[in-house]
Amino acid sequence: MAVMFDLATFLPYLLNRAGTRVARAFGRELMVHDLTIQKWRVLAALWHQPNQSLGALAQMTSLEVSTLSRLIGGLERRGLARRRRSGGDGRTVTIALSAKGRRITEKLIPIALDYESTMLTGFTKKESALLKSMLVRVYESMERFDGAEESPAPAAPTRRSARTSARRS
Amino acid sequence: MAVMFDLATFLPYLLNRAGTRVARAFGRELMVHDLTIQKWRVLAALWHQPNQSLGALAQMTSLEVSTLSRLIGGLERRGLARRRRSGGDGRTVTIALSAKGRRITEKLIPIALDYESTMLTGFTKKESALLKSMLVRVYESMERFDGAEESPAPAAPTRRSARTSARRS
DNA sequence: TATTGTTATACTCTATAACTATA
DNA sequence: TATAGTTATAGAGTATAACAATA
Repeated sequence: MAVMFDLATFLPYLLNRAGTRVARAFGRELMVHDLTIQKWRVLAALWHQPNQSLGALAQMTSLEVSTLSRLIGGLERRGLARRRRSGGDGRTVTIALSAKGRRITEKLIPIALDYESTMLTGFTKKESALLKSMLVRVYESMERFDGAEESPAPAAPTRRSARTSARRS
Repeated sequence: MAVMFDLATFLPYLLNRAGTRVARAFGRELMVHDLTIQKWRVLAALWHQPNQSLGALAQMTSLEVSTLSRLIGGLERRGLARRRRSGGDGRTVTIALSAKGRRITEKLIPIALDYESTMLTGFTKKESALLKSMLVRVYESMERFDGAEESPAPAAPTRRSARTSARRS
């Protein structure tokens, strides 16, 4: 049986293509402020939800913990964020924006929202909401692939689909 | 006026989050074959559409031309792809998979499709098709931000939205 | 001169793992 | 022992720019 595969309707491809295009465009905008997309994601996440632990922030931003730790270090040195070793658990770190960090973030937010409305040109409110809710569903469907490896056997989907059977011997 | 910004309904965020999660999961699968997500994207694009020029392939894969050139070099050295300096225009390079490259790609395609169906768990065919077509529309809406810089003035959206007015002085 | 592709550089992010300090 | 975070290292991709060959 011939292999069927059409990039034009392959969801991971469409996702990456759209995401890359926005990220690249907005990234150029961020260069003026000496920021990268990842730094912006951290600022936005902290603006949205202050006083997060490093682990929580890593989840929210889709960044690796180790990457994030150094990234936060950089933001801290620039006076945009602060780390506090507080709370009940002495291992945990609590991260928040400084006033300066908040100011910069709030200057960027309207720009980001403008990009978003460009992306959604021609969409009705209903369509936009539908698209977003579908993306949430997609994200949640993949939840089980989150950690590094989940049990030796399947780091992969159930693979019970009609597709193809054999692989991995 | 207070700044309104909700990550949970911010399209670039949802896009990145979903895309990152699949890419990471599938990337772990690819490690076994000594491939990265980007290399997989190139293989898939060449499988989908053989004999592309470097520029066309860069567009299709959302990779930088310079990154791609080195990446193709690696695939060539491993005997997975071939470069031909052919055709009318002597500057152009034509890239295609080797038989071995095709074989590996065709082994990976069913796995990739399984990931896709996991992502679309619970979606009707109609919903899947709708999601995909919306992602195409989103991508196309951003077309004007593709090149590096488009005229000095706006490397940014029209910025005429009701959002916020002042910025950049 | 403009275009296609190659190569080089510096920087950023990723993936791992070793390490510290709490718990 | 397990968890939260930090730090170090090697590898990949990105962004630029300089360069070669062809148009």
